[in-house]
Amino acid sequence: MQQSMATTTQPATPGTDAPLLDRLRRLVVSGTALPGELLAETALAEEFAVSRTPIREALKQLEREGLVEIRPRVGTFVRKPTRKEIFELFELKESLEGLAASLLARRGDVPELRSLAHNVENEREAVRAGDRTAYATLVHDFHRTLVTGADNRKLGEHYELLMNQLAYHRIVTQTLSLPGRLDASMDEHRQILLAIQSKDPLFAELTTRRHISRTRESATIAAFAESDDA
Amino acid sequence: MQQSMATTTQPATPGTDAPLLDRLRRLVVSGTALPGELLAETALAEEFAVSRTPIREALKQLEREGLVEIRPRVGTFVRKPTRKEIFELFELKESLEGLAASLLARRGDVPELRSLAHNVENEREAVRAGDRTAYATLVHDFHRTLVTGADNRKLGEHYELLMNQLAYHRIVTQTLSLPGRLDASMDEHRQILLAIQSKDPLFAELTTRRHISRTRESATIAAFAESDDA
DNA sequence: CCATGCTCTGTTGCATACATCAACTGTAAT
DNA sequence: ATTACAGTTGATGTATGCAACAGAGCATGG
Repeated sequence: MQQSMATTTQPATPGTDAPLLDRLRRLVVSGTALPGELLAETALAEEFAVSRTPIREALKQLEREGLVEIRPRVGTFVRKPTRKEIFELFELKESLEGLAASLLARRGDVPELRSLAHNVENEREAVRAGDRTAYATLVHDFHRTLVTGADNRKLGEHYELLMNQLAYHRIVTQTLSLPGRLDASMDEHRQILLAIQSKDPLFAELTTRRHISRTRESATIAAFAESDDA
Repeated sequence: MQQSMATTTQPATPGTDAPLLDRLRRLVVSGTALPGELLAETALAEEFAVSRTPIREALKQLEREGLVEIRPRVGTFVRKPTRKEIFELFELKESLEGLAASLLARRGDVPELRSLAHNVENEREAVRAGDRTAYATLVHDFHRTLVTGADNRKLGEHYELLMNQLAYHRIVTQTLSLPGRLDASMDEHRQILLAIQSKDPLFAELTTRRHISRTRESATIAAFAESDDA
């Protein structure tokens, strides 16, 4: 009856199954699993060396996050947002980032503001060097820092949910490759930074919203060029 | 792939077996299960006449929705939002409803607009009759119609997520019982309606946001009066 | 009297077994 | 050749068993 055994290293992961959910999510948002692809529970269970049960639980969560679609008695498929959904998500994005900018401007001097300034500097450098991939990463960081700096955890959660759903769209449509979009984007980021630094919440919000609106337009154009069904 | 979802009942219910998940969620948002209460899988399984497995899956989803907290190896507990979270949620609410009003104003003449007008009429009646509970329901309907009328499904999903987290707070703090808040609330709804009818998106948005902002203030006051720990 | 370690119960975490049903395939009839 | 249909296959949906762990309660020693 001794329960002092501590030698069993085989079962593993006695705590939370966060890594599993995260890895599954990454599979989808990274584009490793393409839209329409079947995510078979058995295969995933074997691949991740666990039983079907935790896989099922994770898949249900991904469904709730809008990343996959579970067709009962059939299977789980990677979801591809429709054109309308992408449009809706951008409308939401505009609103949420506008809120973030407003809150950040209201907060005043916080470390995230310095991060933003630094980021814009790096963007200028990347543009000068013509490094598109580096710039793409910086854009991602810029928006992420913006939202983080708002110091509103709930906003952050909703924003992440939203961005995960847009992940595939972002991967496919390289909006930054549109002519002139690169410089324009950088300039708009600079304007956002200035607006926030001026500590005018409304001005910061409107500037940010205009930027997202333009981004959306470019994204829509790029999506048209790709001519997916959806 | 022409087979789309068959629209279960609620926009935020993309799932497969909606009934169980919905009933469990209702258990939490309705206040039947109080914050801090343990939701034991075995007990729930027996109560709903199913096995533990589907219960577990549903509970995990509720955790993702922020309604319960799963402490590994201990149990699932009904979550009580902290004061800061409630504040954050109201900030989000203001932004989302502002967006909804803006979109609705842009859409122009749609059936939801008539619903809103009708709702305001009923509110006036309820206020005249002094029926607080009826008015509370109408308020709920008003905001719900506002968001529905925006014709943005993603917005609707995020909004419902948000409102579910605020459900308990709404139940506990009867903000409408504050002196004069009832009449003020009705008047603000009327102003929102007028702004939307004027088809001026920005005006509609600002009017709505001001209303939510005032609601938040009242809610905060009421929350203080209740002096919960959180 | 208090601190500390042990036991014991209750609950979750995961694995596995079985039931059920969708999709496919091969055959036969038109 | 095309369509209808029934058998087969393989997946999911659910139930249940076992093990691990957290926390309460108790006994014991200081």
